[in-house]
Amino acid sequence: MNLKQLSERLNLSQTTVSRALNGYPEVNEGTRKRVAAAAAKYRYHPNVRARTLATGRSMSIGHVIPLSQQVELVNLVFSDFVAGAGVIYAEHGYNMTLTIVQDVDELDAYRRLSEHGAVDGVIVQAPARDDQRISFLSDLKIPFVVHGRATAVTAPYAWLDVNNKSAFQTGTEYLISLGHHRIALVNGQEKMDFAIRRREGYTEAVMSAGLSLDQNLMSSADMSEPNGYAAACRFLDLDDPPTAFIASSIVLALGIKRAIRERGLRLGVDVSVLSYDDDISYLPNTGDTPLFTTMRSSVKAAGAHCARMLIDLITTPDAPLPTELWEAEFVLGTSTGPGPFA
Amino acid sequence: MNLKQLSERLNLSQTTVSRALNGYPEVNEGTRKRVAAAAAKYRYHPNVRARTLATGRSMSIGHVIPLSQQVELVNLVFSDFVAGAGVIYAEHGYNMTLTIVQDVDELDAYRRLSEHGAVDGVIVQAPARDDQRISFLSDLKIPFVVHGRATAVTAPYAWLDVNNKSAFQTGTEYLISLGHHRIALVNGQEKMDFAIRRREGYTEAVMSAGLSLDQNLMSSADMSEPNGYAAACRFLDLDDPPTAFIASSIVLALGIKRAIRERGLRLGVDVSVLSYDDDISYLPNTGDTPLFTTMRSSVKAAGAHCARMLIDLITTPDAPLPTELWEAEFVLGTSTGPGPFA
DNA sequence: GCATTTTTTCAAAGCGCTTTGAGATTGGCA
DNA sequence: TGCCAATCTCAAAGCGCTTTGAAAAAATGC
Repeated sequence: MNLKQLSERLNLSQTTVSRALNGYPEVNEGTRKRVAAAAAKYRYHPNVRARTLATGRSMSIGHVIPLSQQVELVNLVFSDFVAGAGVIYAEHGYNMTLTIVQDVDELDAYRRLSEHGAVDGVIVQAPARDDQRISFLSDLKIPFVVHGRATAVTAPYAWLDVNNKSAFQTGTEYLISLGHHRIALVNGQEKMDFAIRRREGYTEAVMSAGLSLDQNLMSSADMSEPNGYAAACRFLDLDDPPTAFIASSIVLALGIKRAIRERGLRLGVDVSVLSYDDDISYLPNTGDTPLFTTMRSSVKAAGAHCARMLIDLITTPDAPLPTELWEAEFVLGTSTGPGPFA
Repeated sequence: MNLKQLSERLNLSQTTVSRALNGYPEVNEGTRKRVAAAAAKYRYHPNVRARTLATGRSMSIGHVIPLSQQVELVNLVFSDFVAGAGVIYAEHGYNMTLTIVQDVDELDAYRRLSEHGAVDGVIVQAPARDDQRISFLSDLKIPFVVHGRATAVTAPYAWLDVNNKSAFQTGTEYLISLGHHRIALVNGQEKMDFAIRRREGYTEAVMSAGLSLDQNLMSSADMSEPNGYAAACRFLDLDDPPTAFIASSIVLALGIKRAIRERGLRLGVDVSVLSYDDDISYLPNTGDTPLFTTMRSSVKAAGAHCARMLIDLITTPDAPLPTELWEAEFVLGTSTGPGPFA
């Protein structure tokens, strides 16, 4: 059943039926009711393909996922982000178009989506410091929102980011206030913008407390459990091991925990661990007393809000590019305790 | 630049240009080259919305993800499945439309996708024993492929499944052959079809070895680490604890491992653990000697193959509904060893 | 050299919807 | 009653592509 057939059944023009269904004001309330009833009766549903052609909008938002080596993180964070965004899309009648690509083809995938008019906007995740995607998408003139920021990119763009620097500064300061003077940083890949900012926050806290910055106490790698374990082993086996760790993700912290336990040390007593927490549903760190002390910010909430920002951007193209900075929340757990200088 | 403009530039009709670009035989090779060159020069890309309207096909495949409590499993398995499928979609020019819904709205989401003509086919994941989605989609007359099976559904449908029963029968038999007589089953939710079949395989192996089937040695719950841990604790603290476990996922096995370690027992020596392994990239169980002995089958490969089956189904609607049963592969790790009756 | 194929190209009709610009009704007011 | 504005409805023109059916051009056969 299409619009033409429905309008014939009703003895109305397609125009009137279309307007009645889409809530335009210039149609009589009685007519509208009659149309709605008939639409329900005949199970009429406007064809989405025809509609998008006519309106010029695809009512669909693109996410491009590179199939990289570091699938772990992407998958986990991505799932929650998408879960948050997907709900908002649905509320506004948008679909979500997912494209899985080999690393190398990523820009190409964006270009195709844009040139084919397959999507009205895209989301960019996990930007590197000097991320190419941003200028690329700007040139394409397609609305997009970045989850995170790219420090080295000067052109304006819409973004939503957590204040990674202040999160790590606060976290490190907390450890220092507990009496820890040797604090190890187990960071994500430092080509990622968030990792760079986190290191800055850590560095600033250590320096302004008058402590020495030890390059041997910092590591940077993909955020996997084994990498956390390996880094922690390296640090704990030093002659002068750290008494506390600050980690970039719960997954890394789990690896650190394993190394600590393995050495017969007690988490939160002999060694403290503070972690950043994306609040991923697969890795809950909750309950009355969460295991880890964390700086927490929900990636799911971020997904939902990026979705809102993007939809606004699409519907109001001339509005200034929105940016938003969220602060991570401090959550006390049992993984931290007094240090040697308490 | 659209088709009309391009054809005017070339002094050809839209028909000829369209045919040249789409590889139809009735266009001169010289003309085709000229058209291709011009298309490249002017960066012409057919508008996907117009094309789908004209062809009646959306070139897009739908995945519906319910936002349930058991997000963990879904996310993890889903990510890998989708990674496999996405590559195949891309190769065949299909897009992937992801819809995130509340549990309750799942059927509705399928209906909408179908009635709006937004997708040419859908994938159904993680079917329950008597899954409603299957008959629902059959009624909708939309092509679909089920990843898994629904025992209680008698109508024919296209599916790809792993032989869960034989996988668990083989795994259990292996443990028995090692000399284990008390083997605990730590299963997924037994409303899920795969979990029911796994229990059958386990039961059959235990029975035909002449061992007694102990209901106290079987558990069924969401496949999370804490659930694996809890079940293992319960079993290990029995007066007559099991000497071996067979688990439905690596995540459960990790929980079991924790319970074992916590009791000062040695994995693969005092207690054996065999697990089913979806070969998820986030949870690698690889290397020269993998940690766990497993029955393995790649969910990513399954995703890719389901995608192929669905595309075939879409392009050849009259072909008989394909079904495919894969056997899981036995992988020897270090988590299993001789039992008390070796 | 003319009739017959075969090859190449074209005009035009959809696909199913939105939206413009205009016509038909109705109501209010002098 | 007549006139103007407000309300309601409509025909038709896109949106950009594919595809049908036919015509024009080139190749072939006798």
